Amino acid sequence: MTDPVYRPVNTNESLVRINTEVLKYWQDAGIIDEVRNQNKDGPVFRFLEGPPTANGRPHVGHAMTITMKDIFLRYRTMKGFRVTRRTGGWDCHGLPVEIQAEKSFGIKSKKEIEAIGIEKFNSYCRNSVFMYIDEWSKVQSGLGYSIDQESSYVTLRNDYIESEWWALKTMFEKKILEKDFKIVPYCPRCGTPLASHEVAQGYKDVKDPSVYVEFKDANSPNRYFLVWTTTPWTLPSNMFLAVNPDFTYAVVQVKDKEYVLVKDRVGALFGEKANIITEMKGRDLVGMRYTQLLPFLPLPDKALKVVAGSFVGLEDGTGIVHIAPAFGADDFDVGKREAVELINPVDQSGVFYSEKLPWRGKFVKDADADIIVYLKKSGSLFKSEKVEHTYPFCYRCDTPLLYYPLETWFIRVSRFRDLIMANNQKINWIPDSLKDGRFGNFLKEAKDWSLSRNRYWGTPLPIWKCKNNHYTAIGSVKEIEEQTGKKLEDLHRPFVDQVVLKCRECGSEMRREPYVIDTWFDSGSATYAAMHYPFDSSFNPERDLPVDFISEAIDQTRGWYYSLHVISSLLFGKPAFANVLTIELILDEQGRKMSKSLGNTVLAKDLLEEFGGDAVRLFFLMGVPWKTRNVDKKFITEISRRTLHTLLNVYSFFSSNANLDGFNYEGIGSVSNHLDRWIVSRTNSVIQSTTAHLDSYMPHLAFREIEGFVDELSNFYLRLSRERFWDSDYNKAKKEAYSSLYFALDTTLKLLAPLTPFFSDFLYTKLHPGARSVHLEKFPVADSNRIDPGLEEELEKAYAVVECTRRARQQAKIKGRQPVPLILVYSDVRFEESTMMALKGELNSLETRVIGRDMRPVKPKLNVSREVSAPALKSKFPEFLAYVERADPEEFRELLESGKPVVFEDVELPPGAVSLVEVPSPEFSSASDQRAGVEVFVDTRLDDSLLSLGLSREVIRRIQVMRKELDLKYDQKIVVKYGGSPNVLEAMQRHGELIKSETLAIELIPEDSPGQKKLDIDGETLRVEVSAA
RNA sequence: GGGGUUGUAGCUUAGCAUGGUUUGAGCACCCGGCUGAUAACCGGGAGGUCACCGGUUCGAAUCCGGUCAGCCCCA
Repeated sequence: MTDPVYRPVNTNESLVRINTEVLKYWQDAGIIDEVRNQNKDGPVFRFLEGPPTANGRPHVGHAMTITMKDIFLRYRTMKGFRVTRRTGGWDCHGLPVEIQAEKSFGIKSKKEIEAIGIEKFNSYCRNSVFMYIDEWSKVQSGLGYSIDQESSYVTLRNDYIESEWWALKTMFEKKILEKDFKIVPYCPRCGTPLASHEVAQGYKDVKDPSVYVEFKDANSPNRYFLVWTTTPWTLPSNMFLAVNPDFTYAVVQVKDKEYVLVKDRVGALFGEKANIITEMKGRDLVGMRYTQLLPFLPLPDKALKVVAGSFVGLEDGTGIVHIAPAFGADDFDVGKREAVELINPVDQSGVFYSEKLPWRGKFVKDADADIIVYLKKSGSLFKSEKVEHTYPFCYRCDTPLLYYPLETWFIRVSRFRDLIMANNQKINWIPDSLKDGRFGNFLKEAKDWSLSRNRYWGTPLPIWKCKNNHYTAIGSVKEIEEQTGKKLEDLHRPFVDQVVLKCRECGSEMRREPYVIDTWFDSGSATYAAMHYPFDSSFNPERDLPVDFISEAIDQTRGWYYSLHVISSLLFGKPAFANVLTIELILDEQGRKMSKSLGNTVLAKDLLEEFGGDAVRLFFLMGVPWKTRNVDKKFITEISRRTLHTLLNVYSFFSSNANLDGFNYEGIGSVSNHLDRWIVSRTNSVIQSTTAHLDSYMPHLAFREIEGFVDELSNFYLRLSRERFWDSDYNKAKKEAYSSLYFALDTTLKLLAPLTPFFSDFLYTKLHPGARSVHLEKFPVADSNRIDPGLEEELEKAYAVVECTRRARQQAKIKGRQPVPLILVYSDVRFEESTMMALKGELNSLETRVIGRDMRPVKPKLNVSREVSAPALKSKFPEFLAYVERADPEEFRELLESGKPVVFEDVELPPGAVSLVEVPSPEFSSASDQRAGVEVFVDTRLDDSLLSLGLSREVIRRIQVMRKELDLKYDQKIVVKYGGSPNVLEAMQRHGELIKSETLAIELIPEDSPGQKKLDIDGETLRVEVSAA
């Protein structure tokens, strides 16, 4: 025998080994580069990687986004696209990096950082950012991520920062970037505001004072506004009271005092029997004046007024909210609306500093108790208690955070709401719900973006200021050089801080505003900054925006998606991305969120080592990508076994037989066999559906199609076609079978290539010795001329016939191996007997006939169609059902056949409301599949000769098992020595020739021997010994 | 507190936009069958208040309203 054309495989091959082998091959042969550089002249598909930070380890969630991205990069490549920007990207700046650095230096505060020196600190940050870069790189390779890892963009590079400076200068000059006060969550101990995600880490349930205080109505001697707060220390800074204009407020009289509060809370505070003397709408209260509660700080004339606020709720409190503009976001907005100056008696360490206050020198939280005492003495305390509520603490030093006014640089996003919302409508969101849901809602309320951070390791804010409050922005490294004569080698702090400019307006020295910027601005600038726009001409926003595809996890809606979208809209007027696939979180095996504290994080590396990239990728394609899923190792094994292992076996079957016959694929010509035509049709159908799903970014649906197809290929097509491949005559029909199977296999591997890149390539290069890689091939294109929906439907029916036969046999307790005399098949639409031939072996019947309706061995029964009759009968329907139940079918027959309508209680029913169905005659066992529209009748009358034949089949089967146990070669001839009960002996004699040919026995010797095995066949005894001839 | 999302068998889930006999699968379990590629496959069984309450309808897992729970984002 010559070298096999189709390379053999070991069906026990492990996926991990396959992955390792293929990855090594790719690396040695430079396949990934070759894949990336395909289609130089093809249409462009622009990708953009969302940059992770490499100072953390890649976990299973990262593996999933990598998988999703890679599927579409590979798919588009196979579809002939030139996929651009196929590189990684790394996010380098930000507080997480600084925190790690602080830990390593063993420090906790900004003072300590400055004592060490910013240069040393930042130098550590720079190096630590890539702490796990090797592990990332391994995970990317292990998953088969087909990007150029070497050319990744890196946000700490001067080029990248310089592009951001250009953007910031542009915004500054358009007055989109401005400085203003903002209320920020602030840690008085660390001296820094906290970003929202940092605040989120520090919420705790604590007990705080809860006080109800009385603000005296300035124009009514005994009337008081009742107000609730949990932060008494803000009361000295009170400037307004806010009411909800739409709520109803009540005035309650208690002794000689009248209290104003929202009506809904009267019961809770005064009991059900409260004496309400009058009611009014919130808007009627607006404009009323009151006297100062704690008369220490001087207030502007506009203060001490009731104002409207839609933020006022009903859940707790009194429906009247105390407003201290310096200490709350809503409060601040009110202050701004009313155009008053901020009153802030608290310094940056959280201590009252105003000498006008008796609590001067006290930390504000510690002053709460004193203030309550003062209120009590002055008679304006209505009620005081402790409540448990959640309050934010500094997650590093555990100090209670204050909402505190700081000067901050802002991007005026709120002015561009219409633009960013309009741009959002141009984006294809997958899943669709995000567009107008989570993302759209967020845009609707888009706040100004607080950009500056009082930190060290980040892109420096390129704005300089002189002592006369003149500002200037720098938009490039060259500008610095021009203005100072010196070249700046590193744009980070502290070097950039040393750059002193000369003010163009007043000539005095300008120093840089000492901030770095929010790291989300870094990653959100990836569209242009990664290409060093506008200094490098390779990026052209007109042409290159939006990018075609990005994909990240759901938490990025307000992170990267948002910053990309906003920045692109503001700078270029266009959305940053056209299609975005968003995946959900992955939870641990128990469905809990993965977290460091629980120690339940699943590392991508560990999964890859245990299961290999293909299995892990497939796991992500189970279910729906935008639903949470639990990591479940059982399923990772199962999903890959079900599909890949099955495919491996199909290939193994094909290659071993095709090699024996010397088959060579020469394209799929015309095929005549039903099953062959069917599998060719199905293959083309699956190409169509898979393509449609991948075009609409539904990778899981594409996989579901392929998975189903592999099952059909193996368990239907191949199972029913096996015998044709074993035919000793290598003729045209057999060649067609080989070609069909080859076509199906080859196509499947190509369809699967974007999903399981390693395995597909492993088998593809076996099927095509000499081919470099499946990933250099084109994605299959369906030949719609070869799709035969009628045939597909027919085979589906045929399969249903097999299933029904098994069910009918089982009901009659007749095994599959026992031949039956007759099987009748009825189908409500065309069903050709030739199709049935394909199933002959499965049916095991002497005769099979497709019959017409009236030939069925049945008696009639009435059936009601709910779909048709219920809409006509409405509430009479249940009665009608009962009526039909009792009726005689034969009486209905005439009526139904006459075509006249059925009338029930004066309601005329539409045609088809009632029909006659039948139940089988006793000598038949029947089963039906309504969906496929087939009904099968198995004749259960078995005579002695059939029973004898059945018995001989049992004998054959036992001998086959023994052959297998002896591990004999396919073509090894045997000798059988046997004995047993009379029926067995009779059957073996009568069907000796059949037994011989099926088992390759040259002799059946009816004699006892010591090596015989005693077997039981449904009560009959068989003694048998098999030996090689 | 606000927004979003999910809730279907012991576990993992499909179906839900366009309401229509008895909600399909897979894993595990039990019984049976099939097997000369397959640790595969097939038939049957057991296992579901389709989270709960209400509404619309002749009819609701599906549409509407509310509640509860999980999760995510934001405060």
